[in-house]
Amino acid sequence: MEHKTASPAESVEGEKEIRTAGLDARVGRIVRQTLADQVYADLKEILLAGRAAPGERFTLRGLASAIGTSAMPVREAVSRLVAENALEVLPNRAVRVPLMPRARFEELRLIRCSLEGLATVAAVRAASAGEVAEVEHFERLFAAEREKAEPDGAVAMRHNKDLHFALYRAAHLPTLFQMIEALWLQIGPVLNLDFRAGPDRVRQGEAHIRHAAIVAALRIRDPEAARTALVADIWSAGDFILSRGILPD
Amino acid sequence: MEHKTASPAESVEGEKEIRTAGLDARVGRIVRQTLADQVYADLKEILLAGRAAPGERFTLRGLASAIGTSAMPVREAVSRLVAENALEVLPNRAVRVPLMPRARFEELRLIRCSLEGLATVAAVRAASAGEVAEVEHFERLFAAEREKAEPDGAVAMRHNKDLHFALYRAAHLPTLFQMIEALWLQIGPVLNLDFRAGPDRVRQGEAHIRHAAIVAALRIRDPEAARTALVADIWSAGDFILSRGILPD
DNA sequence: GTCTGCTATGTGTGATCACAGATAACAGAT
DNA sequence: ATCTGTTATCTGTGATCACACATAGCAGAC
Repeated sequence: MEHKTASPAESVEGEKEIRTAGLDARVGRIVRQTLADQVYADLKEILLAGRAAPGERFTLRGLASAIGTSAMPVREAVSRLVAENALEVLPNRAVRVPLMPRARFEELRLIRCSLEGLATVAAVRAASAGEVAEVEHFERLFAAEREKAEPDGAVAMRHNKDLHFALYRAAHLPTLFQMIEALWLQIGPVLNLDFRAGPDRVRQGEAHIRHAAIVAALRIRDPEAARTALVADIWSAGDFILSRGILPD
Repeated sequence: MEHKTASPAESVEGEKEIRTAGLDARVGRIVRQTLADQVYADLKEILLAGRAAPGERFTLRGLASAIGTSAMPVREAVSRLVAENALEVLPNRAVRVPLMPRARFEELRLIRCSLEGLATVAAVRAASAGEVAEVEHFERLFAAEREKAEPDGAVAMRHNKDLHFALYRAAHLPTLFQMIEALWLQIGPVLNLDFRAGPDRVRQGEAHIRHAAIVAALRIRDPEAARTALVADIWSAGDFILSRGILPD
């Protein structure tokens, strides 16, 4: 192999925080971003976007050399994701995206309804006008993609994610948001199998109806209507995946 | 310092798995337990038992030498707990138990009601006779401790935890259980401030009433009654802590 | 006394090395 | 051809070293 390009010994590690007496508060807080944080964010993005299939394996060193760092930051990022059930390391010393048996999928769906329902109720109550507009924006994007002659599943999936996350962010409950994100990390790999299923998946789905109902309820500040629509959205998407019979066990 | 006792270089690392042709399946699966796993479990236990106060700081090397390993396993364990919000590493390079502002505490209480309520409903539906008995067992232990002349807060707290966890385990939803455990890791440090508040805390609290109601509902398989009692338990315990006005912000 | 600048120590982070064990490829025997 | 024992390679895990930076302690100037 003899891979030696781009020596990892650069040690960018952290920005210098500049503090000059006099404009103390003027300078924006520079948040420390470790390499492990970056790798963590990258892996999260891959999982959320459904660019990793359940059961897919990889190695620490492989990832490390692909990113251009040593194995160390990858180790830390992976161990965080393992703690969140987004990855798993088998007793055989092998890292992989966890499988998704039906039972686990149904459990996750149940938890999602509970937690995302809670976030939706809170968001309807707490969302600012700007945040409502943001949700509406993504709802339009999703609907527009659906009405295209040849809708792109991956694009629709991204708009779907943005819509949901904009809603949950508007709840202003950071811990709840993080837990929901952890849930999406787990279902991400199978969402892959959903929206990319066929070109008609987006068209024939009822997601756009639920989304419209959510936005409508958000606009008139009706928490329970929003929750009902959201749960229907989650449930029907789950039904579609379950009905395809591709989940093991 | 020159700390050199108990050289960490022993590398116990993993048990040998013995496979003899013929009694293949007879031998129990030996689950791999890395050092990092052990440290992780230890830290979890400390947090769950409320033996760490919010804001308390520590160092990787300090913990490592206390346990007798290198810093490496501690690093991994800590990074997992950081991912779960059970610990945090400040931009100043300092690891500590996160603070608990009122807003975060109230958010956690809300999430707990949702998730633990869900687990309770599932448990009432799915619990075996043995699991019901186990819950009843811990309920009796808690009640007994309360009726003592001088109840021990720490002991009562442990029985309280065992009661709740026995209930949630009976739901047979492993992911949900793990998420609830992650929640308790976060509230553990302040539960410390609760049950250890005064000798009368256990006596004057209404926890035993709620617990009895939960067990009764479990016995007659009434999910909603159980959930209502559980939510009341969580909420009133939270009210007590909030009323003491010791949480910052 | 109060403040400023410097130094020393200790921290988390990243890289590198060492090791046990798992996997796969292959040789030989049946 | 199928199985078995062996070897070679690669994996995650743990230990150790190196480094940038934060903090605390102290000395010096006003």
